[in-house]
Amino acid sequence: MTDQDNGRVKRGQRRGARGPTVADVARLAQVSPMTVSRVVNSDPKVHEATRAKVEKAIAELGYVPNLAARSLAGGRQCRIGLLHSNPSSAYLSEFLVGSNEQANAMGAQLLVEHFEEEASREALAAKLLSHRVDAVLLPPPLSDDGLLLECINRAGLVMAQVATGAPSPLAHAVTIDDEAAAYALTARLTGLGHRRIGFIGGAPNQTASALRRNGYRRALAEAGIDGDRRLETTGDFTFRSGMDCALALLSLDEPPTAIFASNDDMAAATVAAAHRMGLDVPRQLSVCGFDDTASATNVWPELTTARQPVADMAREAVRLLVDSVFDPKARAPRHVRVDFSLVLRASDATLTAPRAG
Amino acid sequence: MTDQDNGRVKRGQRRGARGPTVADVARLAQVSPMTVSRVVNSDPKVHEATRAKVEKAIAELGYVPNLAARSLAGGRQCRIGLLHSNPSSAYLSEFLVGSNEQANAMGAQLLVEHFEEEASREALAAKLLSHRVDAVLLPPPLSDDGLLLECINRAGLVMAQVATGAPSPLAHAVTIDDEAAAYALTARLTGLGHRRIGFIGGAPNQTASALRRNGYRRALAEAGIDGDRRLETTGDFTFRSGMDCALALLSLDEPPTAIFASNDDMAAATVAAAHRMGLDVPRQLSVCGFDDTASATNVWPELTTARQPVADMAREAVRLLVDSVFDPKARAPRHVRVDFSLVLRASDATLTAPRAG
DNA sequence: TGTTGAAATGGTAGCGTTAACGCAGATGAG
DNA sequence: CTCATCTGCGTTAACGCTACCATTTCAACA
Repeated sequence: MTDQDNGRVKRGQRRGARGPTVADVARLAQVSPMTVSRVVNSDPKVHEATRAKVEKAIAELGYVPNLAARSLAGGRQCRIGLLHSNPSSAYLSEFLVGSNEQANAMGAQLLVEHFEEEASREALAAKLLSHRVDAVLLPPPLSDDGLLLECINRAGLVMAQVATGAPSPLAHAVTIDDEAAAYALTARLTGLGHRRIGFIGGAPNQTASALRRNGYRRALAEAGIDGDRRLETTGDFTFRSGMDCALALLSLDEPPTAIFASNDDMAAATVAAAHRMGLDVPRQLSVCGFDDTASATNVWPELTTARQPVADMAREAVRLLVDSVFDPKARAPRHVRVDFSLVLRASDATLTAPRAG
Repeated sequence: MTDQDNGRVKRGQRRGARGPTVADVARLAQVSPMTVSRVVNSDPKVHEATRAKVEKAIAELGYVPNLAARSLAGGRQCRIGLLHSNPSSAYLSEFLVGSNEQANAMGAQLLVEHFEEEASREALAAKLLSHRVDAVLLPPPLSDDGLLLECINRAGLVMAQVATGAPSPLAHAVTIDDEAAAYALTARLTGLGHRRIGFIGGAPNQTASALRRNGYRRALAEAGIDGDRRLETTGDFTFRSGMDCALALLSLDEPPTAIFASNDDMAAATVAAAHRMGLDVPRQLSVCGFDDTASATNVWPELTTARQPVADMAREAVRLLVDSVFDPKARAPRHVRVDFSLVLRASDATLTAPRAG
């Protein structure tokens, strides 16, 4: 370098007092900026000793890569559109926290967009493209909207369905085993001695609803209980629908001694319905929910339910999407299944005496 | 540099098939890239005709600014740390949607971080700095954490408190008039003929709690009701605490005929407590909540409450923060007050007959 | 008439990072 | 001992945009 920067004030000297850059780290570690970049991106072709030197320098300066520069230089940029219609807000908040966290960690940008189910799917696709979205994240109930999936697929975007009962060949999917969870919960009720167990199903247009119903039926069958179809009702995951179904079930000639609701909101409604009819929960009626959202602990008594790790599922889905966007080889739809767990609280109990008619 | 690039195939020709750039727009509009930039950033010093030409070109090409390049070139970059401890998830989800939207619109990056109230505030400040956060967004209850505010201020970061009862001179603040909202709600109850109105206060460490209590007291006073301090209880905004307070109130020798709870979760608990004691809501007990979160409609009957426009408040707070980060002149703490509204539903009613002891 | 200066526009040099390629030195094959 | 190959690292040129001047135009003013 013949030309020293001998004090002359270059015109564009607009470098503010921002954080250290690769160049600073490189100088300190006595390597080239490129090597620093390699270390930061964990390129395997860096000598161990060099890597250590660089890492030491990084730590010393408290260097943090500049995301803007990275995505500009890398040419790569990942915008994820998160579409939500109206899942329970408890679900959404957990979902948002998880996806936001992962997106930030992976240097992706998250665009949260509300989508009215009545709105035109074509217009949506156009909107996504105009926002330069690369991938779309679909929490329920949108994850089950076949038309929407097709539409987005036609626009050439990668997608991930979260908590769907029917993973599409067009998209990544992250699910729990809904059938097994519903089975486990129902089996718990039969284990407590219940033989007349009511069921409140979720919205029929959500594929997970059917899986939960199947789990319920299998548990009954395995307990040798002859399923009474009058005990099966169908709601739409809202509190209000849960209330209607629960009132109907409890008004039967031979009412159930336990009710399994397909989500916590409907289970909470069931508890409210029981109270409305003067029944004690769990003494006279056991109730189980599903999801373990905030609703589960915002009722009295608190609900026994199946925990769905919503935030983790969102994180996983974002990971799948970002990988797909950055690496075309990772584009083949993958289906990740995460574990659920039973959360035992106070809304269910051993069957004591049949309810006095 | 003596060595010309005499025809040799330039090495780095890595421009992918990405969207149009300022240069493309400039070419089409026959202006310089700089002018395009001015138009995009709505710089006033652009002739009307030029602006129109450029805008036409932009529309024609479907140009969208590259955020990465913008923040890199501008040197400006705004990272907002959103700290949340454990507000109700219904509140959080609305808050997240609003802040995310605004942050994206203004080209800021949102980092959502959970903060345990027991955790060290110093460690947090260090963490924020190491994440290169420029501003901090504080929803309740963190917006009332004085130590936290001081700590963040000491780290030299801009802050915004949302829904605090005591705007700090160190931070921006976005609030509603809690006192007036509580007054309005309580006045509605007195208007319905109630004279024994119970009160369930929020967590004492949240300044809004006191304001709501004041509103309640003022309404009683103006209705000529002699406040009975036994009717005032203190919860902590959780369902469980609401349950405890409600049970205590309803077990008084002379129980109230209406209860005003300082948030919807506690109001929902009050409804549950009433049902538990065999009271009909609203016939035997009127209940009012506060916030209009999802909890308000996830009980039966649905709650009359005061609506706090959480998403709007989050948006406004983000706007204040981003402005402050980009423009030091806008750094002087500002206090924005947004309007609340009363949402009348089914949980309150005219006082009919005094409750049968 | 020349001067001033504000308004409107253009030219250029970066911002911090990485892709693509270059180039030594080490290793292995023939 | 030469040629091909691989390792490890450096050099250069983008990425798309905007800050910082410089320049032009044209009206107002001395």
